[in-house]
Amino acid sequence: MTDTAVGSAAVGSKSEQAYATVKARIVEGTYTPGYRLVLAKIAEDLGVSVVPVREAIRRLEAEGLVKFERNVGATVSGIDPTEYLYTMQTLSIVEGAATALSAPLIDAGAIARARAVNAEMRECLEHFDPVRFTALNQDFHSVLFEHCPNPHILDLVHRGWNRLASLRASTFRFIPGRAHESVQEHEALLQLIESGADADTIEQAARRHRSATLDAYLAQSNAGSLSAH
Amino acid sequence: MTDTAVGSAAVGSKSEQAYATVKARIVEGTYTPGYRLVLAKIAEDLGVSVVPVREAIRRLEAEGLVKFERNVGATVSGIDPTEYLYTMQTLSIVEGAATALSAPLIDAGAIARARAVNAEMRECLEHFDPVRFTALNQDFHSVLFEHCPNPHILDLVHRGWNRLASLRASTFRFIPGRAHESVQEHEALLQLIESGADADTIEQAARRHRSATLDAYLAQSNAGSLSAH
DNA sequence: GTCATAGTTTTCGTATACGATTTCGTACTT
DNA sequence: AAGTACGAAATCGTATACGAAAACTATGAC
Repeated sequence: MTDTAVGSAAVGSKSEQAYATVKARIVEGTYTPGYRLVLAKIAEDLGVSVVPVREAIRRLEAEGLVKFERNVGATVSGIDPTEYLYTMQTLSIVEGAATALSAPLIDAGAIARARAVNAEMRECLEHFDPVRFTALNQDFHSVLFEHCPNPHILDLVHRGWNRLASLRASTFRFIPGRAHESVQEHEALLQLIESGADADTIEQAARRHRSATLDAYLAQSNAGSLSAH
Repeated sequence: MTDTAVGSAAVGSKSEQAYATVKARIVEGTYTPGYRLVLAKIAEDLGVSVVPVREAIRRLEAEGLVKFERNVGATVSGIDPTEYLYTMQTLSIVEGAATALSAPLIDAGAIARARAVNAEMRECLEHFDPVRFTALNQDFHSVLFEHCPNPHILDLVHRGWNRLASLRASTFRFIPGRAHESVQEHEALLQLIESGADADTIEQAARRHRSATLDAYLAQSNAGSLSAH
């Protein structure tokens, strides 16, 4: 019979399932950085064998969410401030490129959606909820770069966001001051895109937008002792 | 205690071994694009079981060298011209960034080494050997970006080169005209770095250098679409 | 002659089992 | 008492085995 109707959700393979679950637990904070991921334990927990779990862990390793050491095991990747710096810097580059490449393909509807999100962010500034703000921030940028014609670059952007997500949600918790500027820069970016600005200009703007957040973080955490380059 | 000295070669795990072997065969051309990678067959061939082979294949999938379909199997990734375009475009961006970030850290010695490599390339133009030329080209750029302080970006650059490597060696076989310009642009790039040019300037130059190769390829393949290949 | 369908074969996905390696605890020596 | 060596426990790495899904093939109906 051809009706694929069966009850089981289309979860796909067990290793897929294990991947999704473990990743969710890392992002959500059930598994905190440094937490030791023991294959057998996770396998039992999920009701599967170690083989698919192993595969899931290796995938997470490739994404940088866990660190894996031969014959020793896997641990959830730390939130090294250095790692944060590297990730943000990389993201500023690939996201800038993705936004610039997407710009010509962004229609009025998408612009409107982005503006709506940005309006929510502005509201959010009142009774500031850093987690929500960060989520909206991702939504905003997603609208801008999801049309990126180059899937490789898009993939790199997603990896970057993933990495950040593992840093316990909210960037803006640490640097509330950035939130305000961020909303303004978003509007400026939208106007650039609307006006059909040069690709370089858009790329620069998108890149600066992110690296400004990084700089704010650095200034905050080092009390200004470290300047860029 | 510490006679950890000799004995087993430091080949690492079997899955590592399988990874290296299969990758080598893809790059070297033993497994041509479209080739079907059957786990059991490879496992027997390497004298290991399917489990480590499976892991190796998944790693190669993550790198984009093989395509994997659930319950169907893995095949060597094609040399889709589209893929080539995406890879080159992505590489132009990350390599440009890596070069710009590295530039301040490149000392006179490194510059000299790069010049030496470029000199070899210039020689190579006489009795043109595209494979050798491509290898030297990688050497040249390696000197420039290997000092990149951001390991993530450096990793992205390496991934890009890897992808390219799977396209059967020589880019310059298809666009011999580019080789000449390429050598000149290398020298210009070195002079920019030597003179301590602005990071943006260097990034632009490095990016254009690569995207010019891509453009040449596109022009060639559009113009020559009638001629055999 | 062509299409649909049932059966066979290939190949993957995962469970289980066992050997290998590391780590930790304990007892012994100095 | 401190350091070292030995042994036990934990955990990983890989082999083997079996069930499941897809691809292929052959047979029969129209």
